[in-house]
Amino acid sequence: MAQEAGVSPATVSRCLNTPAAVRSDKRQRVEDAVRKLGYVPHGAARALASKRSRMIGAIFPAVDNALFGCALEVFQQELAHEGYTVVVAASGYDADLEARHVRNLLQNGIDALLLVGTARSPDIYRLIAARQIPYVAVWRSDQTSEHPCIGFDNIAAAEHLTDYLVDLGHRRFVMFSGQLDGNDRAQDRVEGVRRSLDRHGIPLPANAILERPFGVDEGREMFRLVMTENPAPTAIICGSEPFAYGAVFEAAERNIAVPDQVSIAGFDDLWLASQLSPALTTVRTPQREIGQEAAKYLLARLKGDRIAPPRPLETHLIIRKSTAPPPAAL
Amino acid sequence: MAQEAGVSPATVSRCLNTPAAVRSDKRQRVEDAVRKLGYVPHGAARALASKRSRMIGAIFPAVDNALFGCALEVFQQELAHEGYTVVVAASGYDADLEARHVRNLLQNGIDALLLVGTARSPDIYRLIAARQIPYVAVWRSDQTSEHPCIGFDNIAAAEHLTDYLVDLGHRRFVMFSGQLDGNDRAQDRVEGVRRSLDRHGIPLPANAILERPFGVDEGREMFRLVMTENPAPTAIICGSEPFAYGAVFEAAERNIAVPDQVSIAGFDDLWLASQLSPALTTVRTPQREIGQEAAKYLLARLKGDRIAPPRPLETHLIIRKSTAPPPAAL
DNA sequence: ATTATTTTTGAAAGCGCTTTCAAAATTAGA
DNA sequence: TCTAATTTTGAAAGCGCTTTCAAAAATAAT
Repeated sequence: MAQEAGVSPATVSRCLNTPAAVRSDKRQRVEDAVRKLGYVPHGAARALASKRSRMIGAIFPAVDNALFGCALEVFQQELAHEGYTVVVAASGYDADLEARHVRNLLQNGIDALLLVGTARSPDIYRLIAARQIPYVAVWRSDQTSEHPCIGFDNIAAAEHLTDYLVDLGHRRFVMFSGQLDGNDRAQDRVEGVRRSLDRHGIPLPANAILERPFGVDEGREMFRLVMTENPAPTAIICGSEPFAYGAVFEAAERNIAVPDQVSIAGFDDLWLASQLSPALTTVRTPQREIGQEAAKYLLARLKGDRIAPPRPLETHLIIRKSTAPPPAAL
Repeated sequence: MAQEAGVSPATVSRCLNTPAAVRSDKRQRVEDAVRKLGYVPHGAARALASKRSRMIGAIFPAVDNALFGCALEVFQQELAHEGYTVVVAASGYDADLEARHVRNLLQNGIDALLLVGTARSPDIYRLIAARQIPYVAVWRSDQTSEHPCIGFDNIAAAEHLTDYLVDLGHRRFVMFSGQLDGNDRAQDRVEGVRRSLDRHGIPLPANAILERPFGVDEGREMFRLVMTENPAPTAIICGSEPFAYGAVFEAAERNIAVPDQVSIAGFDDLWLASQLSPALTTVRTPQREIGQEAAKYLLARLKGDRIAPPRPLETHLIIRKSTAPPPAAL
């Protein structure tokens, strides 16, 4: 290659990596030779010599649903465009498995890492710090955290949704939450609901918060459970949309009128929320933007910029037909 | 590292890569030193020296839905377990973008490649062949194809589903299909429907096959269109489940009784099929098995085994409440 | 025109591991 | 026990590129 261009290998390398450091006559000769020979740099050789792999790791709780899959697609596209390769792993909400993936990716020499949420063992963060690579925790926004976060304020979003239901007149709430242990996003959503209800002087007993693994059938089960209570709740806040789907499906099967008898609210505004009948009131979360901002942040960090993560991304309360004022005269 | 173990670097390398070629006393010393030093091989150095990257590329049309996401998760887990890294890209059903991803991955020196379907430019296959790496086309099974396929017989599955509807008494069919151009799986499903109806002497005019990009709203639109026909069809076969979701949702909104007035059948048995009301009759396709078999096949090929892809995986007709005999006395 | 400064370039070293080949060690057979 | 065959091991080379440093070339200042 260098021979064909009539320059040294060092000049070829400079033309490809720092073109401004090469005079244009030589640069032209190199470009011609690249074209003529169809030259493609050998990734491993570059990684070895430069001590940078140009690979970025991304560990999601799951990739088989639209929530994380959407962010992953955007993330991958942005980084591919800048010559980076994204290596994906799924943890299944299992902290041990996630830790294993982190170790494995670090061993593979990734240049940067995307993680979901901040709740994890300090050992993991120490491992990452020892490698001195940039990382970012997404789906959460916590300006007090020592970890760079890109996401939205789960507390405020849940609070806002709850305020809306309170303003509709609801006073009897339950919340369907994902497992709280190790899932800071789920914890934040519960916290947001608590804050709103506290602010309004509305009690939320501990047994009004039900905790299950994410899933539609779990939503169905919780719905059956709470609707047997007397008095039954008039508003159900779901910390994740599969729960809301399950609740809506179960209500239909049991001829329980939504929202006439009970309002149901979701969280995330995935594609099915607007298709259900009644269409779900929910919080729209910025999935694409998360993928995009995470890519931009890591790219900047990899360039050596000392930037802070962006301000929290916006969520929007999306009001649809699944919520209405509570039944009168109970 | 080799110094710590008191052996040569070549012996360390052999202990890690071909342990049978090392006597146990030396092997023990190397294992001790690895443990003591926390030694981890440098991936790029291994790739450069061995001319194998231990990376495997996987290009899916999309990864933000359960269909491909499920297979991806299984695929990644199997390969990670054998020390391989999976690099994922999404093509958005765009042939040019897919070609770009293929080139990029080949340039990155992947050891093997997973693709979806076989319909693509011969240039792409030539590029892959030039690199002399194993590849596999999934989601299709075609024993006559020159390309190794792992999947199921889309034709037979669609035929079987159609037979079932014919046996119920249906004679007026429409099919909602994804874009046929460049999507061999979609073509096969149309072909299967045609074969069944031909075999039963039932006409399927060209305008009874509607072609749209995949999506729920597209399913809604097609449903509205065909249900204004007089006589309207009594059975709708959807080549992909989002169409079926859309049809069911639209039927509910228009007070069209499913399956009393029109039966709706899906394809793939994704998680929502069983949750809808009425629950969808559909074809269960082996998503997990595809990911698993693809991983096993590529691993064997990378080991140098000359194996054929597995026999076609099984599909199952899943009969639920969305289908019934056609309305009597029309 | 000469000198000082800056920019460009090539030679050399080396990133961390694998492979090859020949020597050393071990095992098997007579 | 000796010889032949096989296995194990280490030294050396090198995978393809990047980085460093010193020399060469170009530019700026006097």
